[in-house]
Amino acid sequence: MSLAVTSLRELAQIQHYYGFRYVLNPSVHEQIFDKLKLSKTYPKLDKLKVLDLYPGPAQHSAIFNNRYRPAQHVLMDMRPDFVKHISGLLEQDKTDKPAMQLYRHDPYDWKSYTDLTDADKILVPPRKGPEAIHDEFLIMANLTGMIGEGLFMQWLACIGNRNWLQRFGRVKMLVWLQECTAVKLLAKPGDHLRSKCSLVTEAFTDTKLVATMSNKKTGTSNFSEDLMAEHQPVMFSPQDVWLPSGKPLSLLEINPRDHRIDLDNFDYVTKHLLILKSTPLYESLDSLGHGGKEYFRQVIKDQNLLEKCPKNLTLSDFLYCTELFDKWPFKPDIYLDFIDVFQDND
Amino acid sequence: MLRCSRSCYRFHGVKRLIGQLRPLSQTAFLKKPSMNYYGLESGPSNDDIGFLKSSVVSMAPGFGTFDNAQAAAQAGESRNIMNLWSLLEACLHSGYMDRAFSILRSLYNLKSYRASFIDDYNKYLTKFAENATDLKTVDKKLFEDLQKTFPAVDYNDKTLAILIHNAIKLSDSKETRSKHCETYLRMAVSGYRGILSNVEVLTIQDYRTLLHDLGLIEVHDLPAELGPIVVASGVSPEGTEEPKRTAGGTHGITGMAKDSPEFAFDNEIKTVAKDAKELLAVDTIGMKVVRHTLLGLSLTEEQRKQVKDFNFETASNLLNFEEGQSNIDFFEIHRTLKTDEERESFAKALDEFNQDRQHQLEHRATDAAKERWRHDFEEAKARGDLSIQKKLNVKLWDWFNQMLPLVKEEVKRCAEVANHSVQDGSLSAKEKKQNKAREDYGPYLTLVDPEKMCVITILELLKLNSTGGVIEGMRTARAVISVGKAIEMEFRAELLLKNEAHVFKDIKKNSHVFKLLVQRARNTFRSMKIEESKILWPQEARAKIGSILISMLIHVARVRVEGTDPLTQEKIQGEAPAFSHGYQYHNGSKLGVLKIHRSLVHQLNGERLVAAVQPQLLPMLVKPRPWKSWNSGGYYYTQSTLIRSKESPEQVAYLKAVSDAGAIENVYRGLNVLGETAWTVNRKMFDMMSHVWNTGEPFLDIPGNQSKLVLTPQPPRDADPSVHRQWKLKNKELANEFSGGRSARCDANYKLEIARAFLGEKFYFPHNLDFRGRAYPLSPHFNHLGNDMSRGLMIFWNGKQLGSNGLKWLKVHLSNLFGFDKAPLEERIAFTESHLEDIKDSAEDPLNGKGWWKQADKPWQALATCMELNAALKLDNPCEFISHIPVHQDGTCNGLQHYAALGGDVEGAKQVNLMPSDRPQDVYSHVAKLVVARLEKAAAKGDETAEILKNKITRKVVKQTVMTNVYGVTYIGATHQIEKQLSTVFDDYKHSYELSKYLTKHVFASVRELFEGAHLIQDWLGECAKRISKSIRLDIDEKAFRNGNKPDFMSSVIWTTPLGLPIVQPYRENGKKQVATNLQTVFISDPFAVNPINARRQKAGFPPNFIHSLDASHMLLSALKCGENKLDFAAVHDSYWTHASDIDTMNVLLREQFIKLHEVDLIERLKNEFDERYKNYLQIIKIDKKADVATKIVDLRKELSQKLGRQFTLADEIYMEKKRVQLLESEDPVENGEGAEMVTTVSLLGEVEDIALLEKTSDASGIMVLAPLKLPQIPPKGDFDVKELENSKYFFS
DNA sequence: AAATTCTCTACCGACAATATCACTAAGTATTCA
DNA sequence: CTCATACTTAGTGATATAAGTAATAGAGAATTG
Repeated sequence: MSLAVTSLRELAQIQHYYGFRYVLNPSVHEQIFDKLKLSKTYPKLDKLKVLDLYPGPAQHSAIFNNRYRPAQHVLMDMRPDFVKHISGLLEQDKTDKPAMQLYRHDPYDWKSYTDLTDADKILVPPRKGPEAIHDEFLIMANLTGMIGEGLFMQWLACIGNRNWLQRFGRVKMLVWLQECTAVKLLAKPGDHLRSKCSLVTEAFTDTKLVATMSNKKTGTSNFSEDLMAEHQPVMFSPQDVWLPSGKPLSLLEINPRDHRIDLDNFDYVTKHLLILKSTPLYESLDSLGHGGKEYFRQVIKDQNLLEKCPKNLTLSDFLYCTELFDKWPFKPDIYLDFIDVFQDND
Repeated sequence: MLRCSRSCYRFHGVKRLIGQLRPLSQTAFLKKPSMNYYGLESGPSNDDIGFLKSSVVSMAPGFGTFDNAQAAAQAGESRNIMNLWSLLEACLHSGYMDRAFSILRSLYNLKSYRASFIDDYNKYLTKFAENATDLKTVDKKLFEDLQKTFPAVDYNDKTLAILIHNAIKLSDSKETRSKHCETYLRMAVSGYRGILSNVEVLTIQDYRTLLHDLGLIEVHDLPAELGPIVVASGVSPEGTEEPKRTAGGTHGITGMAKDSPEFAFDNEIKTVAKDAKELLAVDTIGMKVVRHTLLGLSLTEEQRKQVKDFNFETASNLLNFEEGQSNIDFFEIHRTLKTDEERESFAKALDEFNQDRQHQLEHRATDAAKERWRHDFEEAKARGDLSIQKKLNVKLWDWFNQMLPLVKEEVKRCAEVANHSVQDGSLSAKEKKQNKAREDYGPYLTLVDPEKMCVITILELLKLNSTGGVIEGMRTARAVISVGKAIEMEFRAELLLKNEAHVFKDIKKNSHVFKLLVQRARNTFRSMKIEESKILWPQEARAKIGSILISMLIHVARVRVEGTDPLTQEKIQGEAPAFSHGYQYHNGSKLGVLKIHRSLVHQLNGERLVAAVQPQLLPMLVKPRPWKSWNSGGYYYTQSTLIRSKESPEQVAYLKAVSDAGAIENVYRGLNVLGETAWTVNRKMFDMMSHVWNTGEPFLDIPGNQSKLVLTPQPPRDADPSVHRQWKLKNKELANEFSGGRSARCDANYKLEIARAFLGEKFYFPHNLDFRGRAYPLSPHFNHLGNDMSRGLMIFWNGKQLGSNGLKWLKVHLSNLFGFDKAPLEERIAFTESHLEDIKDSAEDPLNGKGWWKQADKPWQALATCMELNAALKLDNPCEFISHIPVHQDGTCNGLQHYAALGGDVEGAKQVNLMPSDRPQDVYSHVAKLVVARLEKAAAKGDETAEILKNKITRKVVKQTVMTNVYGVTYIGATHQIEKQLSTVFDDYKHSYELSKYLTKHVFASVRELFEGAHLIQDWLGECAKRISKSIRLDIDEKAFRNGNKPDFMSSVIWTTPLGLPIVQPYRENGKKQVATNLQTVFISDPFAVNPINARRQKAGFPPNFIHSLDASHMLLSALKCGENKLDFAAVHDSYWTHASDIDTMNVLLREQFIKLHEVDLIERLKNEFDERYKNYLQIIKIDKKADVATKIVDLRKELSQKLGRQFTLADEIYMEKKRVQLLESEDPVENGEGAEMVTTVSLLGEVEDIALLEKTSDASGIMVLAPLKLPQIPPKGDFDVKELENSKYFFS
């Protein structure tokens, strides 16, 4: 028996969406799963555990579940309206072994995950090595809401750190994000949206644009031609999205990489250099600390590199700078790199 | 003497009459407040302490450069004009005449400022004439300019003064000189005096020429202050007599009458002192006299030796900044003098000495710093000790020397750009851009001596170390603006000095009395000069020059640093820039940061902060310049304004208007009393603190010397994100604590340093006001508003015998400082008397004794009082003790006192001691009691929450909320406060929060019950503010309608305090913009922009601000009266201080003033003022759709819409209504009739009897309509009569 | 015109985002009839 | 020589930045379709 796929009518009754948007067109989801070829990553579907974060209307969950029949499929959500909706949905599943289960915790809270895997042991993924993508665990999430971008950035950091759910191995994530976030994450050198998160994405993950919304008027997307050609994403129309108003969204497939990057220095260097992203390195390096200009001009022999602007640098350029930075005898204390704007006293 | 009317003279064809230039006097524009406004008050009366006169002035639109009624329309122009003015000034002083002229053209085109254009032109002409070599050039220039370039402008008396000065200077013969001068004098607009009053143009020599050589004027034509000086030269041109001394010379100058002095005029000094150097030279003769006087006093041998050894003639003895070096202890002399006569002559001599020192202090500060650096450098060099670990000052001297040529070069470049002597062609794009920028900041950069700019830059940056939450450095934005501001301040001071030098350039004061005379004239002159200057540099210009200078310093300043080799882990020595510009993020926003290298920071921590103390803003050695106008008062060479304006041109405009009308004299007087209170440092306390400080250990509120910030170790990479988060938080907390501790220590350091400098000195605090009229000392760091430590360091200079009541009050004071202040006076006295042993112990051995004083609420002040009391009690008759300690009398919840008086709440009044009682009432306990009563009642009904809470309620739980209630604390805010208290009892946050929410409701209700009337008034004030800030002026600018039919509201709440001070709430949306500077862009607000109102803040701020404006008035009135009664008086808002012996008198006076203040129905008066000020303003209301008027309005809108062929907008509606009102107010009966005929949406509404009946609350659907602004009715007042206060001894206690 | 979402939360003294790019308006040079 | 057009430049506005929404929650204003 397959799970019912929620109709649009039902969903219209849900009041609060907190800025989240969901694709509610089964065929789009089918196309997406066609494209993803998940059975390649997860050859033993009967062992696959899926964590579905902010599932909302859970249409995609149902479709996914019907299609792959994973060993375990946990939906984590805490928003009252959706909890109600999902509970209703799950009640229809009268089998002894329910296909999906709801875990009523806030996906924003780190504690929810330790509870899930350690305390409550609801979903316990096996630990896998760094050699390959985890083949028994998949994370799906919708982070199209207001807090989504911030949360995703933290998850990215978790991939770098190998903590959170990523401590179980290189766990694939399918994440719905606002299109503008996805654009930033996938920005290439030279793109004016090239930013720290683009570098982090590039450094820690192999990320693909799986699907994206077509522009209302032009029918094209806001991603560059190159990128569209490279990723060939599934396109869906604004009408496939609920709520009807809001910002466009995209689906990313994130495959964590095995890396050995000096995280703190990398973080410091990228953060600071990308502030003056259009200033040539020979100038912008000075903002790394006292005497930065002198030091780097001395140690960077490649004049071409010095002429480049941070936004044009490749990941390896940044890694090179990070390395040099680490070797700098007079480098500043990177752990004091913050400011208390209002040091209130009362 | 025959005087032609000016019309009979043709000056090179300039023929327009002055009358045409000023067709109407300013007052002609003033709209007379309507009769009923006067009517209610039955016209200005002698009883008016300021309110009436002032409110009438400020009610009239059309004053000043900032017209309330046209605020929005003129905002752009107003900003423009300020920038142009400041640029014009800068260009003139830099000698960029062409550029200056083109600015004049721009100014000329701003029609609304045409009236003041001639002033700007005069400035230009002055400069032009200075450079001219013959008379004709100037005449021709003036003719051409006024005839052709600026035809709509006519000259004024100042123009003529310039011409006269020029004629005297350039004429080759007496005839030409005479002819020209006579001609010019005849052209006078308002008589000879009009011309001759321009003392900043004419020199003493000029006056003398006119008076004696040419005989064109009479003595009575001269400005009063100058008369004697000018005449003197005529009487005894050769005279160089020393002033006569009274026999024995011991009484110094006392024997001389100032009005008939014998003058000395030095004819030998003919050369013009171009720069201000001469004026700065120490006045040798004056100092000799001072010294002589001092030695004539009955001094101890030691004191005599001090005076003898003291070098009065060098500027280096300004203040005692160096440890170990000792100045004369003037206080000790003052204290030990025996007779009044001696004291008086001492006071005079000291004052005279201090006049000079003050002058030096305000001027020589930067030089002094530089000299110190150089001195240390030379010394180190002599020792051959220029090694690696340089002393700080040696380093600074080094930077200074490296920076100087760069600055000079930059100044040169700027001059080149300004003179167009740069060929653009050969320059790179970058250089071109830089030159473009130079055009902007160049004029400002060339104004101040490069040496000074370097010193200022270095000092400012050192001063800003660890500010703005940066751990080792500062915010860039703050740095660039601070440096810019400091440069501007320097420029202003120099300018003033230069002008002064110009006027008095011919005078050499080799006579003592003559010098005094000149000093007096000079002070007057200075006031005039300061009043005249209205120009301030735009924030943008400040930021730009600040950034230029800072970037140069960054470039040159280097320090030795130590690093670690990444491979070998060995220590490596190196060199790095001392400053580094970078960025840090805060919540995703970038903040520009100027980092200071750690090695320098360490060095700075070890230094005493002598160098960085802002010398311009120290306490003053002489009485502050009395307040005379909105921008004249306080320091002598440093300009300060009466009100600390929050970049609100509106505030300034209102202030100017009433200031010019002379309507706030009482405010000035009150402030002057505060400024005239003489202080000195409590030496014993200083020694104590200094000792404690030097140990480096934490002690009371002085934090210890922490050397290094130690962070916690990083958790393993794969630890849970929440662990990482905690780690980050912990580190931030550590850093925060560290930098907090450091800045606290730094602050204490400043205080001690300033105190050290003023040991034994007599000093004063100049005050100004915040926008609500509360007074604050101008000097930061060390003042009586500071913390316990600051206060403990200060005593009155004058001593007064305690007397028996004084002794009692001193005891009460000590009790109060211990926090034992809620009991009757007798009990407080008893408290002190029961601790006499402790007091003795504390006073005599504060550190090693029992340290009883440390238990006090305010330990430092308590210790000071212990010492005082102990010293008094040692006398046979303690009542004869001469006491210097200020004794405080604090209002018990002063805000509520005013509210209770306004609302007439009997019980409330009683609880805040407005009514006589034998015990002081404690309003907090009373409220707690009321709350408990409520809880018990609820608990009796079975309310479980009440049951839990009912025996947890203490005074402390409700105190903060009762207190902040006056400030309009919200329900949420109060809940937090109460939760903080309850959290000590209940562990679970959720639970305690729930309880707090519940309790807050009851606390609010109880306060409301107790102060029923007061709360109605609070609500009423809030409602008024809300409606006003959501009201629409008829002549609103169309731009305000940019977002559809919803206008930007522009009216702020404005009222007049009882003393006549107009108050404009400055809360508007912040209109900050990014401004590019050399280092980065900075985000600053344009001070001249007029932004939409922030209605929320207007509403929330008005009730407390109104009350504060009342307590401020009360304070100033009390100050005034205390001044009249010869009391030394100081105040911290609602805490009034005077000598112990004068407390009784002060208490009577302050109660009288409170009664006087509240005898008038202030609320009614406020409503009248509002009704008048906001007459014809509109508001948007929602009325019932079905009402008749509603239909009519809809129909009218439709009709007009059809006529127009487009949507009939709100703007149109307002425009129509404006037309109607204009017609109605017209003098022309025809127009009047038209107005009456006219039908607008507003007039339709006017036909309805009671609009309020139609108003719809949100539920039903209605339509939005414009209605005349109507403020709610005044709530009823309770029965309390303020007269009852007269005998309430615990009112302030 | 109604509903959702955004902001602010006690007053004053008091103290502050910034880099970059796209777009527009205005000014300037160039070129062509 | 003038006009028109391309090109420059100055000024304005929008957007991204980092990355726990600080512990908390309700009223009132602002936005939005």
